Amino acid sequence: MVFQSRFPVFAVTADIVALTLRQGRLCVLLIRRSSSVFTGRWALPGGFVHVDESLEEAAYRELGEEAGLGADAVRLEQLRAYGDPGRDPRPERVVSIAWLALGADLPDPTPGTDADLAEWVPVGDALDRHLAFDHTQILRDGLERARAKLEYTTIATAFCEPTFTLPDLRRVYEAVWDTQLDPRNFQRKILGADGFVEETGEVIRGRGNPAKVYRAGPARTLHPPILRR
Amino acid sequence: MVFQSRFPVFAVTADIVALTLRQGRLCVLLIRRSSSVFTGRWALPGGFVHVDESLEEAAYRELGEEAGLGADAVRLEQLRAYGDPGRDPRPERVVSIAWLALGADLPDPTPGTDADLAEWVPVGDALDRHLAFDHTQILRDGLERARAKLEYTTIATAFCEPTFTLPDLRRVYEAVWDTQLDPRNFQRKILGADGFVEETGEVIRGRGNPAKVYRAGPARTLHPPILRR
DNA sequence: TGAATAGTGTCTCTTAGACAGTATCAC
DNA sequence: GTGATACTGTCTAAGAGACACTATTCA
Repeated sequence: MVFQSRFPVFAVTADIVALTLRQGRLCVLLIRRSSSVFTGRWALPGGFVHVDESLEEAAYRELGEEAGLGADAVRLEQLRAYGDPGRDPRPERVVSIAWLALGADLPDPTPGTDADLAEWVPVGDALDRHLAFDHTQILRDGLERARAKLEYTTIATAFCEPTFTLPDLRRVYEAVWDTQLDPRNFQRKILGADGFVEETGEVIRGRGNPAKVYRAGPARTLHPPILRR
Repeated sequence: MVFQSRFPVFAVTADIVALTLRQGRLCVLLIRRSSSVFTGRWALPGGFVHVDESLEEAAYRELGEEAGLGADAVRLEQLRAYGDPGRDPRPERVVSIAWLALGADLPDPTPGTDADLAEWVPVGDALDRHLAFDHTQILRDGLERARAKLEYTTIATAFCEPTFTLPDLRRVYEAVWDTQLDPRNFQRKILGADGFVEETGEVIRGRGNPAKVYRAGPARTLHPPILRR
């Protein structure tokens, strides 16, 4: 099939930096490419945007096709566009719209049509894997965006199940920022931020003292922010 | 001329939210369209990305072609991509990469090939003009990005000449945030932020007490940030 | 009963905000 | 001299960080 246009022709892809916590570690979803260029190399999941779908729909579709992740499992946010000539070795000019997808302890992925393997990789390891295209740079940008968003927004709850405890939420901050936080100061800040979390009234019993259960509140931004050191 | 591709075909445009201060007011560059769709409507400057130039080069080129602005006059930063089907009435699918361009008191623009008028418009007026395409939304996003960046980065200096006084810099914050700031507290914060500004050792004499002259320092981010109320 | 986990309060220091008067210069 | 502009410091309040012990539960 051949497509035509009156204007300079571009292909547009959606590439996704999907982040989740597994065993307390921040992990990114990588696929091993089994088709077209960069065969056998690790890459971010993604693919071509169809002409009749929105950029966001394409990102959701690729998450489903390449990793078996449902749209309800993640929160999507646009990162930026990458479009340098030569960033894709194919003769067509390819512009990638990169997305950040955040989810709670996501299931092991199911490889799709363009990948023979898909797995969650701790972000430190992923940065060492010499990803295909400019995906290492996209991953770096996505990580920095996620780290910054934890300061100014309530997006940390996207890494949690619908209900969670404050130690759960603290572990999100600790994993994404790769640091340790004081539990007392952390609780004071979270509970002092109007609308960040709401008590459900329940407690969860684990190995020690029962923990209060919360759900995400209506606030989307944090005033004042919770800053990294 | 007809272009062809193996992949779904997109056209890619660069649209620019160019902001500057004129007489102490935050203004955005608008053009009145004289070609193809939305003829006669006000819009952000922009145009199609060529197949052999980077997205950023296209933004600089369009600023030159449509408004006569040189690349050295502005600081460019990518905003995000806009690509909903139907955002452009032409049959081709058009994805726009939007950019923020910040500059010091920029000259009156020179209309280019696709515009019969180009002018700096106070942002409040621009938001009321029912811009072409989804440009009102892009403008809103650009303004919010600029306002947020003033908190966490040293980008305010992009609105200043190479050398400037602290009252100049304060007027940037006041115009972009549409608020009044206490000069004493402002100076304390700016001078307390390592690497934000450097003294040149000169003073500028105006109508009153001479003001110390500064230039932008090496810092690009602010720790801690200078927060809006 | 021992180990693991979560809950809670105070003190200190830093930062943020409110606030007024003096010095310089152009006209 | 008058008006305009820029410079400077203190006090108070709020927020951030450091810090230790108790309560509950499971094994």
